[in-house]
Amino acid sequence: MAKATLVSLAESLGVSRQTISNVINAPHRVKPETRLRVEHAIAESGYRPSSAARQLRTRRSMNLGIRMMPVVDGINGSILDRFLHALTEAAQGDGYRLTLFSAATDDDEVRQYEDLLNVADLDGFVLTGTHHGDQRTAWLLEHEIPFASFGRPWSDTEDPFSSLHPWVDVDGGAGTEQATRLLLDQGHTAIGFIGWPTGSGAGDDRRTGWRRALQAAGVFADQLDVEVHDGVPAGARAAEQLIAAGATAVVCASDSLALGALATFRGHHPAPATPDVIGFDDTPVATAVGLSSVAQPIEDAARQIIRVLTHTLSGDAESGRPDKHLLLRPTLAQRFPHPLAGDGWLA
Amino acid sequence: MAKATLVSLAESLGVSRQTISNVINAPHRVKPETRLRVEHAIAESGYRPSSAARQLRTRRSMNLGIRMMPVVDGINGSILDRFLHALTEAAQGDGYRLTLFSAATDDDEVRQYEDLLNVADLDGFVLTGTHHGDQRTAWLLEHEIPFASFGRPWSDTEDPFSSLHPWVDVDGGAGTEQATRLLLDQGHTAIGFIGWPTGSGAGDDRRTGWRRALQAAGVFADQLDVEVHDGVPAGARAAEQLIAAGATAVVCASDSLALGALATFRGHHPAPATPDVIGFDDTPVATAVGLSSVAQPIEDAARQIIRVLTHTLSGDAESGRPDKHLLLRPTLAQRFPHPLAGDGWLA
DNA sequence: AAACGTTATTTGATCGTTCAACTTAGTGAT
DNA sequence: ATCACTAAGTTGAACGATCAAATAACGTTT
Repeated sequence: MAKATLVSLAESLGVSRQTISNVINAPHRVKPETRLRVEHAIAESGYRPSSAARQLRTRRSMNLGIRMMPVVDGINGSILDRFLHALTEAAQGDGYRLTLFSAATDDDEVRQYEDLLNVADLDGFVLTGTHHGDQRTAWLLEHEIPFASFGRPWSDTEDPFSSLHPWVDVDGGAGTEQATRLLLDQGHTAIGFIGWPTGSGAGDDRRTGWRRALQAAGVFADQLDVEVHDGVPAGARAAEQLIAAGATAVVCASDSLALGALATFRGHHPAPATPDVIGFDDTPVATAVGLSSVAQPIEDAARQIIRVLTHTLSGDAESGRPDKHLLLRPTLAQRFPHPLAGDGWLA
Repeated sequence: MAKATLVSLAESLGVSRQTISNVINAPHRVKPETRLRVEHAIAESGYRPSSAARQLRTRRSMNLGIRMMPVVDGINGSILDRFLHALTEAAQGDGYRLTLFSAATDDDEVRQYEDLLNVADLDGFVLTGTHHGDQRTAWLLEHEIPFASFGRPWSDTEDPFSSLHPWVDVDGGAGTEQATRLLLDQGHTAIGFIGWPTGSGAGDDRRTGWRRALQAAGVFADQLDVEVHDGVPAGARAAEQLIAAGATAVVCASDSLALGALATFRGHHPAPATPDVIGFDDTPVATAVGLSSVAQPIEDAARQIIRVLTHTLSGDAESGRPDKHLLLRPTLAQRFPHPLAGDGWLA
């Protein structure tokens, strides 16, 4: 049998196409009696509205775009996997789908927006990795394209909580602060920080948390702060410097850096009973080598992002409106630094 | 200004809408002169055909579906990231986009197919992780839905190269065979294998490679074969067994298993000068701990999958037709097992 | 100059929905 | 009996493209 359409269904039921459309989109407009009859026929025939036709008429595709960042380290890949997965499930729950695209640079990403909006009729976008002076958010705001970002808008002057666009983020500073406090509690006083060059928003935030904890403890260690680009070798070299400067422990802005630092530390002295290197993101690598790390509630973040974005798209005004700006707290995954010797990571 | 459409453009140029449509879809039908004129106007106005309208008429969405598998270990997440990225880029190059969906089980996946075909008008699917008696491929074939799989069809009776559907796979057996040969060359004779329970296709294939290498060397070691479910702890326990049985080296079906095995090996004797544990997939974890591992050419696989799938979809008959079945060779990433001590993994 | 064959371009119909305006019937107030 | 109002359902038009068939333009041949 041919595929069912509104018209074919309407004919076989003796009602008009619009009535059926109403059963689907505005059930309250239809008399309960006929509604049941139609609903039954729909189930019977396996009818599904054509998204193309609907899209053409309503100008909504129920598709959200998300960019695949270029693969760099690979170490963070698993985080992305978890994020994408949670995003997909959440979107699916709200009747949306996720469309992937890849872009090498932010400029390229903006160029893709234009294309995708026309060619694929995307309804909105999920952004990741916001940073200082992000052109992407500016462009999207200017063109009034709905979007939500994982990452708050970074600005020296404006309060992220008064930002025009919705965002969800993890309080990285709170994470590194907690990590630093743990090291302090265990008797360390010369605690270094290995982070990225200033200007990256998320990176600066993590550095701030470390500094905050030290200041609260009355220990100042500004000379134990190293800025390097991400990567395992860079982390190892930075740790070398810090040890030379007297550091006995370090907090890092990423697991890649921490992994390098861990190698250097083990080269200098055997594994202590408590952590002396702490990473960020709690990647499987951290689990594998028994590296303590700040863990982001990434699945939760994904759900919230979809929540606020679909809310914006459905235009539900104020009813049950989710927070437009949301800062989630990370947790600290504490492990014991006996890579491949102890049992910590076997759990 | 209002968004350009075929009609608005046609009016401003004094030609008919169909001529413009032809410039886009069948340029050879248009006189070069008018074609240039139209092309110029298109560029000028930033016109992009509405995908919804086109989709409604042509019944093609230029969208391909791919399932997000449930996240298990996390260790393999980075592989998925690389795979998705390459897939997205390749698809983009051919004018297609990727739509994500998530499904917990194969049954669920099939259910989603039905929905997605109607609701999202997907043109085809990319499958991953094919296995014995895969219901998904059967369903798709039966309903004549275009798809290509990463993973050959596993069957005891039929030759995968005569399969009805296109697939691209990596010759895992060749990988473990090479890995085993490396260990043999270094003087090991009691080489164990830690793999998954028989029946998983890919897993059996990897086991076969190990056995092949041993047999070729005249060394039989059937008692050094352990079957466990994937995971780090399971790998550690399995290695314990194998060492008790006299094994001095192991080849594993995954990096998770290998990581566990590596821990056990280091517990028994210090790191040797050459690899004694070899994993599979060359995940970042392997890089991090200096674990040798069989590396799949995943980006290449992704490109080939898209290639064969888009070819099927465009119906280009025989012209430049890519191989319908493709078995790629993995490579062996050899590293030195001094986790966090040597410099091997800093490279 | 008429007939023909190509090539270039146009026109009408169609894909399957939803929107907006309209009809019809029923209810209750004036 | 008239009017106003709501509820239930109908109809024509529109969204923006492509397909199929018809027409116009143009150089060649007879």
